[in-house]
Formats: sequence, structure tokens, C-alpha cells
Amino acid sequence: MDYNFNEIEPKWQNFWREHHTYRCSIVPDKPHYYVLDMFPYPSGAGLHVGHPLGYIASDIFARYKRLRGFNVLHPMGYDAYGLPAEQYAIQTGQHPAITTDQNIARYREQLDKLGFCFDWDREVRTCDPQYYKWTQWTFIQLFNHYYDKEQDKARPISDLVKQLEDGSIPTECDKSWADMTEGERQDYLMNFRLAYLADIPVNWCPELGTVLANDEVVNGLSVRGGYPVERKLMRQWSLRITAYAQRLVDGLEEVDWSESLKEIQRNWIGRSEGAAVWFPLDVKINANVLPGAQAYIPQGTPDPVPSFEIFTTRPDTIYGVTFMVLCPEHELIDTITTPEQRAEVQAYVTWAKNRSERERQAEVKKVSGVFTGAFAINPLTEERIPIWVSDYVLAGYGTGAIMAVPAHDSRDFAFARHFNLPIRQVVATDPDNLTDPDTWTESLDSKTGYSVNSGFVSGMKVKDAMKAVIDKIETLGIGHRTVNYRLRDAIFSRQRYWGEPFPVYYKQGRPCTLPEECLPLLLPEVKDFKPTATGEPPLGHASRWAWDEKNRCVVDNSLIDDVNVFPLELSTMPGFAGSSGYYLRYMDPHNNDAYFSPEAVNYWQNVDLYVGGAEHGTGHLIYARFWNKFLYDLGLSVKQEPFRKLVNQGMIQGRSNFVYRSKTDNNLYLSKNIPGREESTVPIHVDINIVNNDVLDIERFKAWRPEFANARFELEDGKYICGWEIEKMSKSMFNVQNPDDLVARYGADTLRLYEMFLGPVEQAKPWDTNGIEGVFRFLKKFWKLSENCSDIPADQESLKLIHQTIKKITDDIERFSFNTSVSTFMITVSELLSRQQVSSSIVECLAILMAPFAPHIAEEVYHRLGHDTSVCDAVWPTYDEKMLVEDSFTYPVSFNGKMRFTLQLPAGISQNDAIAAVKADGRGQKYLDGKEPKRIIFVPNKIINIVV
RNA sequence: GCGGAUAUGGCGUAAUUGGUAGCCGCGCUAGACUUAGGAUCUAGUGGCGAAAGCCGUAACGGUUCGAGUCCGUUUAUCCGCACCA
Repeated sequence: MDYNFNEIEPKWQNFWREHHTYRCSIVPDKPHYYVLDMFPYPSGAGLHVGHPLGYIASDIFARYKRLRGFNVLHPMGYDAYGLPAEQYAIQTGQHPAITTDQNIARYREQLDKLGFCFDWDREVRTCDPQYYKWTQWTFIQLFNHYYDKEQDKARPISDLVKQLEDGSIPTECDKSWADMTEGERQDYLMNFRLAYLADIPVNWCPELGTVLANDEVVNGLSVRGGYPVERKLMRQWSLRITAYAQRLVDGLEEVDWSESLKEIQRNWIGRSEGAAVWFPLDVKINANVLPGAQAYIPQGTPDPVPSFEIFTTRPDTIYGVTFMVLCPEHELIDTITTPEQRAEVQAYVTWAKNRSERERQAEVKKVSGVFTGAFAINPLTEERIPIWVSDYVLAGYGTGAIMAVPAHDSRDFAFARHFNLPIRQVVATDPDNLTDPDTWTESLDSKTGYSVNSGFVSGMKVKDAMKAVIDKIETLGIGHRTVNYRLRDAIFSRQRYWGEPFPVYYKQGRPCTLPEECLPLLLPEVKDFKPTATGEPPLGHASRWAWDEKNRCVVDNSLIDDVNVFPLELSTMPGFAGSSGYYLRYMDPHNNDAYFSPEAVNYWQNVDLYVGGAEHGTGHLIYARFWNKFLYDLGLSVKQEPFRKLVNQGMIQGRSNFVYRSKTDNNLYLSKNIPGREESTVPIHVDINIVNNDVLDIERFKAWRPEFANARFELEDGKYICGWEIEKMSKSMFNVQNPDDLVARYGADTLRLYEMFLGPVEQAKPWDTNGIEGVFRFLKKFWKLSENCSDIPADQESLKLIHQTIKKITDDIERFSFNTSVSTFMITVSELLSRQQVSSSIVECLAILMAPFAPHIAEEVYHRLGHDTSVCDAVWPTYDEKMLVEDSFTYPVSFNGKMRFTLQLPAGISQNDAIAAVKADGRGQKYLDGKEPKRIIFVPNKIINIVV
């Protein structure tokens, strides 16, 4: 009988479904293992062969772990909120929920065909109210907690209020807690809540009446429509992820992730050590009447001095400061600008504030700025330093103000050159050979060398000078050691429809959260998915979107009276909200009383293996770690890090095919290798489905599109050979390979095996359908082997082979080397097939080894060998070291490091005996040429090398 | 610019610890079987050479008895960040 995957695969998929083979539950005394895939956004395009790559790898590992006796949690779900469905709704009126359901159904169908061992009883969808109830719940907790820097953890905001009330901590502003009104107190607390409202600059497009993401804006115009976009401050929810910056850096030490991904996260968080230094202003006014300036009391002076704070990573260069720079948003600007400079400064600030992020980034090299007319005093040298404003200083980092040391910072250098400001060298690699900085073409940014022209630190190494200057600054009380992070708080509001509604209503303009018992707050129906005419988010269209505080329910907007009934928040949460905690929900997905039960989280602990794309390095993987750490502080999750081991599957690129159309004759196509083809033709993408091994199916090509119907061809050897190139897999390049087609032609087992055979999981690699025949042939061979085996005891040779195979496959799976596993299977099966007879015990063992990779055929073979339980519940075979011992070894014999011939010798041979054997061998005599070896390197069971 | 990764036949790749470079598969060549082959099987397949042999893991240099593997310099490609003081 032939290998009939069409019959086998649906049969076992049904069996697994009916027997709930992949359902899992807590088994207290059984070791557990949690294998997770990053859940997909169900796009309308369905899966292409690139998507399942990671799922196949994790499926193999999950099945392997189960065979090794672990209780395996391997769930799947959908990241179902998102923009494409909403965009589609705007265009067609189709409700995103319907589109999403359809896409999920299609995804599920495609996934089911591949034979994954997901426990679908645990499926979650981020748009399901029973799921997003907990997303909203977490938001409320974030709102109701602050970060206690002393205890280094989140604590209830009520604890902070208590401390403010009893005066154990003072307020960080002019007014005391007791003097504040209730409203002022709420505003004050907003500075501490982990979810908080703040005015954030956004890309506002008046014409579209909506907020646009950075990549929806190009050159100050909207991508859609090309309308002008302006920067506008809008009140947005943010998450105070920066409070966790240090813990997010530290946590990377304890996870098993690729070094490159850890590095991406470290860079993103951007920890840098340095000093905060107060620079006094050269003005003779009281600090209290200088908005933006703060008073500090220098040692020895009783009077407070108005001053501003800067951050620097190079305190050692403080003697080289020749100007100061404030960011355009700095609140000191208005205060200190002199009347003569006012007009110019105001014009610059307005211009700078209106530039989009993108414009700013595009013109990084362009220097711009303006002098305020004001001066600061260098606290160490007492020099008067001019204060400038420039947008190369960023508002969101440090204090938005810097000391500029043009000799040793390339940005300051460019600025100084542009505005003709002095450049003073204070660091030199060779202090005895100083050159004139005016002749420099670039600054000396390196931290190696010695301080020069730097008062008491002159002559010190840079590293020592840094420490010395900070110590001095701290002694003088004008600054301190500090750490800054590049990481920004995460903006959590989206002016969109298809996302989680905030469980928030506004009482006299101040946010209140819904009672937890009232969750979920359901996403309301709207008649239009676009922003409202007044520029409000789509939820502004909802007529029933008000909160009745008394009756604790959503009511009609007409009832809003600001006494009992209040307006609800109109923004929705971003995509990363729902994906930040889904791995925890999988542990206990049907719990209606809690996010997840303590029993569940105490059993499963964390994700042991997480598989997904590296593109989430600075998004999801940071947010999820933050989310988890917050839940950890709350005592809910039990591990600081959610994902212990992480594997990034590489992208599968497309392999495009081209035909070559003559430049002079639109109906003439030249085969690839025809001389002169390159100059006389243009390449045109051709659908890879009508090309086989780069040979074009001419009839199908003519039928493909009307413009090719009358095509004529110049062939080579009677064939039309197409060109090819590796590109991104995309519809427009006609190089998308749909897995369904391949499953129909070869079966899921073949596809699974082939995707793994392609190369290392982590590596990016091109898809080439041509090779799939090889693994298909292999499965057919394995099938044949299973049919030809007989119930006889296994011979020694076969036992040795199968034990070698067990060892190799086990090692390979443990180190995620699935491509080499497939090749091992091929070798073993070919070898067994060449035998006269094969014991069915050998085949059974092989079936178990193959079960993680090709579960359908393995299940079929396993049952045919007489089992009536699933191969999933078999026991992973173990190998016996004794079976692997060889009694001889084929030595490569080298002379002067060059391998000359091989010699089979007994395994335990001594060096002397081995050399004697070489000398006795005719070939050995030839290379020795009568001479005595100068040196002999003999590594048992490795190599013999003779130096003559 | 900064950070990270990668580079091996016509193609995807293998060589886990410094020890026979090219396993396995595709493709290609020849042959067998066949009415036929886009089925199956057998043999061959890094380059040069008639052979002996020589050369060969992006390039150059180094360490070593021995380097794809370690070190240095360079080049190319990919990814991330990008005025973060």
C-alpha cells in the first residue's frame, strides 16, 4: 500500500480531537513545561509558509517534552484587536468583529491542517470580553498603584496618600498636602500613578480629524490623503514603564535569550551613568519668581541661587564647557530670554515645536538654534557661559538641558562650528602634544586619555577624573551621581475603535476608574468607525456611552448630568495591551473571578519556552516583561521574568521568479541564459506557482494574464528558464507560498519536516518549494520500511544504529537543531531499508522518535504495530552508551598536518602500536620516505599526525 | 554614526569541544526499469588536472603539529537603534 497522507492525516486529526489528546490540566506531582508561541494577529491574507515555522519548532519541542514525561502546556489564541480590521471597517462598513471572526476561522482551519498539539480548550482572544475584562482590570491596578523607589516595587496609591496625610513624606511642590483641594490632590497623585494622564505631543491631522502614528506621516503630510499634520498636545494615558527601567535591565541577566535580543533591549532601555549638576543662572533675582529655575543653596552662601539642572555622562569635561543648551520645550526659556533676543527665540521655539518627529529625525545633520541672551555660571570655574536653545537637545531625556563641551562631543562640536562658539580641549590622548581645536575636523569623543586644562583634575586619566569631579560636585552640594534611561513611558491611548475600552469615566474632568465588579466594560456599538466631526475618537459616535455611578451601569449619553452620570473615556487601548499578559491567562483561561488562580500560576510558574519573531524585541517583549513585573509586585505572578527561554525564528524569505521581456518586442520573452538577454530585456515577476525548478509552464503563463496570451518565447534546450531572486515574501512579487497547497500535495508531515529541514530555526532563509520532494520521498521510504518490517528480534547492527539515532535526535532536539534531526532520520531510514529484514521493534522506536516531527505518520505506524493508545503517550526511548561503543576507528593519518590516507585500527590502540601500524603500511612508508618522525601527535579516536 | 549577527559547492545546508571540509537534501549528469515519466531504483557530482597531485570555507595576516572553528585587520550582507548629552 502506498503512503496515503490524505487518508492518514485527517484520520488522526479527528482522533486527537475526539480523544482530547492535547487537553492539559494541572497534575500536581508531575513535572510541568510551558511552551508558548507568540499568538498571531489574524490578518485577512491567511498564513503563508513563513508563519508556521516557529509553530512547528515549538510543536516539536512540546511533543518531545511530553514524551519525556512532562505535563506540557501548549496553548494558542489570537491577538484579535488591531488596525487592519478597523481600516477594513472604515472602507466597507463591515464590523471589525465580523471580519476578525472570519479571519480567525480561516487561521484555525489552516493551523488545524498542520497537526499542532495545541490545547484549544484554552484559546484566548484579546477582543473577547471575558479576556479583556482582565486587561481592563490590570489597567485599574496600574492606575491605583505608584512606584515606591525605596522598596523598589509598586505599592497601592492609598499607601502614598496615607504617608502624605501623616506627613511622613512631604509633597514635591510648593503646596503641602493639607493645603491642597481634593482636585489638586488628584492632580498631584497623577504624577505617581503607574497609569496616568499627561499631555503628549501627537501627530494631529485636522483634515482627517484624527491622530496618526509616526509611520502614517511623511514630510509633515498624512500618508492617506496627503493632508498637513501638526504637532498637538493631547491628553493621553501613559504607563510609567520607566519606573521599571532598572529591573528590566537587571532581569535580562537571568533569562535564556539570544545575546543579540538582550542587547536590543539593553539599547532600547539605554541605561547611562553620569552626574546631575546644578548650573546657577547669572541673574540677580529671587529664585522663587523665576519659573523653571530652582533654588539651591551652595555651601557657604546663605542665599538660594536660581539655577537649572543638567545631566552629563562626562562630568570630567566640565572645564571644557563653552555654552549651555536648553531644549525648545524647556520652561526656563521664557524666563531668562533677554528682551533683545525674545522675538528670535520665540520664532525658533514655535518652529521647533511644530516639527514632526520625522522631520526632526530626517534633518539630524542640520544644525539649528538660537541664543537666549542669558548666561549661566560654571560652578567649578565660575565662568559666564552663554545659554542657547536648540532642538538637538531632547525634552524627554535627562532634564532637557545640557552643558556643551564641543571639543569632546560631536553634536556640541557641530553646533559650536555652526555658530562660531569657542572650543576648548580638556581631554587629550597625549597631554604633551596639544593641537589647536580650531583646526580640528571632528571632536575627540573617546573616553580614553587624560584630562588637560581642567584645574584640579588635570593630568588624571579620564576615568579617574570622572570620579573626582563627581565627588567634588557632591561635596559642594551642586550635584550628584545619577542614572538616566533612554526608555520612555508607553503611550497607552489610541484614538481608535477596535481596541479595549478604558474602564474610566470623567468626573468634572478628572478620571475615575469603574468598580472592578463592573468589568468588563463592553466595547459599545457605533454607527461610524471614523473619528467624529469634532475630532473625537470613534467612540464619540456611541450614543450609549456614559457611566451611571449610582446604578453602576452604562447608560445613554443624554443622561449625563455630571452629578450621577458621567462621560466615559473615548480612547481605546493599544495593541500591546491585550498581548502583555495573555501568557498568564492561558494558565487558567476560564476563570471568571480572577485573572488566573494562584494554584495555576504556582504550578506553571512561567513560560519555559517562548517562540516568536525578533521584531517584537522593543515592543511586546518589553511591555510583557513590565506587565509581569507589575503583577509580580501585586503578588499575582510568581516569577519576575515571564519568558525563561526565548527562541526567535528567522524570517522565511520569498524566492521570486522572473521572465525576461524584450525591450523592443512586448510579446517576446527570452529564456534566462540566452546570450545578450541581460541588455535586451526587462525582468518581470512571474507567479512561482506556474514555475517548476525555474522552468516556466508556458501554457499556464499564457493563461495567467491577458497581456501574456500572445507571448512568444526564445527557449534554451526547449525550455524557458526563469531567473530568480530572494526577496521578501509578498503578494506583489507573486512569490507567496500558501501552506494549504503544499499540504494538499504532500501532506502536513512533509511540510512540517521540510520547513525544519530548510535550516536552523533561528536563521533567515529563502523558501524554495523545489526541495520538498526530498523529504516527501523520505516519508514514503519510512512508510515502506514500516510495511516491510517483521516481528523478529533486532540484530546487533540495527540496535547499534537505532541507539545512535536516539542519541543524535535527543541531542538535536535539546539544542533546537531540527534540520540535522531530519537529516539523521533520512540516513537511518535509508540504512534500514538496505537491510534484508528489519525488526518491528526498531521501526516502533523510530516512530516514537519521529512523532514530534511528523505526528500523523508516526501515529499511523505506531497503531499498525499494535498499539491502541496515542503515540503522544509513548515513552521517549533512551539509548545505552554500551550500544554505541565501536570496536575500531578509522584514523585519518596526516603528515605535516596534511591528511594523506585513512587507516582502520582497533579502538583502544596505543600510540606506539598505531605508529607501528602506520610504518607498516605501504602508504605510510611512502610519506615517511625512510625518515624518522620528528614529532608525533596521537589523539585516541581522533587523529594521527606525523611531523617529518 | 553606534550596537548585534552572518559569510562554506549551482542552491538550502552539515562539521556540537581546534582534529578526515562539504553529511543530508535540491538541482545536474549517466544508466536501469518502463508504452510513458514531473514515478521508482543505481552510480557520479567543490575547482583545476590525463593522472600523480595541487588548490579550496568572503579577503589579507597571525597563533598552532593541525584553523571553517581561535586572534587581528578589511570587505559585503542582514537586523536593531539613531541628535539619548
